[in-house]
Amino acid sequence: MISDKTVERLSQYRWLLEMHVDAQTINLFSHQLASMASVSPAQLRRDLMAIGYSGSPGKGYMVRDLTESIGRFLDGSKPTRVAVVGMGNLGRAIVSFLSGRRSHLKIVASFDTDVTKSGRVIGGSHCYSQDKLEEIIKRENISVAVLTVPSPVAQSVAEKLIDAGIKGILNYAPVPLKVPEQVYIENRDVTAALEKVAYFARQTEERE
Amino acid sequence: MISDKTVERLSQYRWLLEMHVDAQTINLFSHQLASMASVSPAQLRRDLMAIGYSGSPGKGYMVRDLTESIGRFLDGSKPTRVAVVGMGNLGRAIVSFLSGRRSHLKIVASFDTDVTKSGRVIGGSHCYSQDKLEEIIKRENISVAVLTVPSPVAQSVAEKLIDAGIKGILNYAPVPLKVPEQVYIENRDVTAALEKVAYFARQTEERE
DNA sequence: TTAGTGCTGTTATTAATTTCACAACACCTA
DNA sequence: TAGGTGTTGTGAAATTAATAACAGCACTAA
Repeated sequence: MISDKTVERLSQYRWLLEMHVDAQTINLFSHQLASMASVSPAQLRRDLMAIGYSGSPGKGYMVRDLTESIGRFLDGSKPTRVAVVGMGNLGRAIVSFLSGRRSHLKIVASFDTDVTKSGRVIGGSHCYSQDKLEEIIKRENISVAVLTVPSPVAQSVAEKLIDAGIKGILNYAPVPLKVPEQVYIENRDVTAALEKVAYFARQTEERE
Repeated sequence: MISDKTVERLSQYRWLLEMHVDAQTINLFSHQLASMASVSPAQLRRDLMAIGYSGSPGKGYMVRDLTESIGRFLDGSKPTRVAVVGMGNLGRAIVSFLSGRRSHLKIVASFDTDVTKSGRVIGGSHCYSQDKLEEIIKRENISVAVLTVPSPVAQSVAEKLIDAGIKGILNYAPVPLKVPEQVYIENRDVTAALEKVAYFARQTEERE
């Protein structure tokens, strides 16, 4: 089984590699890629071992080939169909980030309670009224949702999503969602992240 | 020394506790708070041990008192002064999230290259032209920055921030920033997070 | 061909984090 | 008072993650 953190790092390696595909780099050594990603060379080699990729001593890793291998591993065979729930600033930011790039992550729908937003096309995908959540998710065969709704309703929206068959949620509300364990949750509370940075920033200040 | 993860969990505990202060709950047992936060009771007790807080057997933890203890630990003596750099959708979302709430995290300035944005007040704080970065950060004594600029310029903006004396950066660009090690960096790449969720969602799907 | 170089893949080691388990304590009841 | 119950604080064990170490290979150059 592959760990949480390894998957995250693989995604990062791929991002770095893609820049090098563009830059026509043919191959890279583990210490080069590792240094770009700010990890140890051993860590990088171990991560690649996890997905069964092999480089060759003396040559390192073939950039294009490795990029594709990571892709096959992370993306699977068909695109992941994604919905964004909550079209405030954050929801819109995420839609515009993702649309276009990363073709294997397809944002196929968004939802909002605000009737002035629903019905329109935002960032390339149709925005529906929140009432249609279950209907659309089933019809469009959506498996992953990004949750950017106000925290008081986060739990109840999450439950609706899960009833509709969602398998993974990227949650930006500062609420630790209670969900059945077959559903994968990733919490990205902005306030918590900033508090953490503030704490460690203060530590380094005081150490002077 | 206190770990990364403990700090993050403490922030989460506090959030949960604050809801209970409002709800007039007087005390809570470790298993209750732990279950709300989806961690083990032992984990919770250990985290509180780290900040030197003690409950009492039979009574558990006094909600108000614990909330304040975590606050003293996380927040320090004076408010942390924060800047948001990059006023796209994401930057604005973060500003509006934070302004008002969490009085110890003060967003005192924001920056953008777009001249139609700078000069205005966005979400309660003044938006400056990116040229003024160094000047304002020093003048306003800002120690933490949220970076929401396009990835190609992320590294160079980060360097300017660090030259100006920033001690911690919350980075939303999908670039692993290279910085001196006295500066604390927290990366929150949205695409990477979504790829991770997509990967694990697919795993659970295939397990059926 | 052979010795040398510098890299990979993988095992072994160390470090960090979480869980377990239980003594000690506070409180309640009689 | 004494005995019972249920919780905390924490040392010890278990688990998980990261680092170090090195055998083995591919290539180079004489």
